[in-house]
Amino acid sequence: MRYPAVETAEKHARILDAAARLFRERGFEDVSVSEIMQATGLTHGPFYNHFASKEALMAESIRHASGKFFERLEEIQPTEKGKAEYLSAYLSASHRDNPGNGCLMAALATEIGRDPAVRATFTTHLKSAIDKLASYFPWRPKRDARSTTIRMIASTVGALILARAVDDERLSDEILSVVRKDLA
Amino acid sequence: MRYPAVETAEKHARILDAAARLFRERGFEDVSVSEIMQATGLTHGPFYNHFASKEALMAESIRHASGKFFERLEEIQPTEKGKAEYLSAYLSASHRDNPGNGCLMAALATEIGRDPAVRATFTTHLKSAIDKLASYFPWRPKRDARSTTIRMIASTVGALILARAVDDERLSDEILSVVRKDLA
DNA sequence: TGTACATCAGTGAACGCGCGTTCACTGATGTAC
DNA sequence: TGTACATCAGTGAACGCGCGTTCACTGATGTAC
Repeated sequence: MRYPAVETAEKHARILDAAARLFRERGFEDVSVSEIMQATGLTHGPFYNHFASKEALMAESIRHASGKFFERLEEIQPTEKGKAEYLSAYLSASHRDNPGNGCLMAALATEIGRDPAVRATFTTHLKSAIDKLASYFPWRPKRDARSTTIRMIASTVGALILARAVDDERLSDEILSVVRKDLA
Repeated sequence: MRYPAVETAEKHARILDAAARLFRERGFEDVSVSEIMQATGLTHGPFYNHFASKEALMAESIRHASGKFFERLEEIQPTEKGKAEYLSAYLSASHRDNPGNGCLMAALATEIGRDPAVRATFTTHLKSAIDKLASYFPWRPKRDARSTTIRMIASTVGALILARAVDDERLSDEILSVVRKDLA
């Protein structure tokens, strides 16, 4: 049956939200199209009214999560204090335990390279994230802002990934706190 | 038909070698049991003569790659120079482009947490790797050896993962070299 | 304002496919005598 | 040393299953008059 036109865009957004969350929680391959559609309260059929393929949704969900990242960054003060807050939130137990709403790099990093469309979208995100973070927060010396930002991203992404991969909470906490102290 | 008994152990090792390589190249889920057996020159049937399940092979392949890591480490001098060599090999374009024979943490990190058996085996590996690296190479000050080692692992694993995820060679090289310089 | 009908997002059965796993069977090897 | 036979790793067809994707059909909504 026909549905009110205004709902279509909203459903599209709901599919993207659910996909971006589920993909980060369990990876691209472990999440089925049916499951995503169920999470939005629909059956799997109309998925193809919204996206060309699962692969297209994967790339689109990276773009979606990327947008959310930049939105949230704007809410943080572009000061030394804001930077410290950002880092300690990134390396927190809460971020580690809630990948569905967290950093897409840390959640999907090793799977991203396997699909060309996803890889290209991710590359765009990482470039923007480096540029934005390097110019947003104060870095000293200022001319090393870019290198320092890249190093910070590598450390924090690596730490979060390892903290999530480990089943020993003490070691997991240690990894987070050691890297947090280094960047503070 | 019956086969010479001496060959059995050798075939077991060949399955493990192929699995450890393929899993690192393409992830646990993308590699099928049949494909691994084909890579060893056999059909998929006898897989279950060697391993209880694919999941068991996954955990076993982590143990296998871990063993290789410690073997190779012994060939490097436990000096400042050896450490520099180790780091620059880890952060090289050749390591980035050949995940099949490289670091299992960087290759499988985000997938490791999803299976309990794999996760437990990986935790053992990471603990041993931290202990070994902290005591093997010279770190200054010596009492910070453990923290410094953990930070180095987080940085290098993060850098390698990001360098692999990106489809822009220039950015990929930049990530590796910036982190390499920081640790030199 | 009321009626007739085209639209099209959603439904849910069905498609082919490859997966992990099982199993009846094979036949050279190893063993008993 | 020679013969008879049990062993068991390997073969390859088959299993049930869930996947991504397709499609004939539904029926309230939006539009034409």
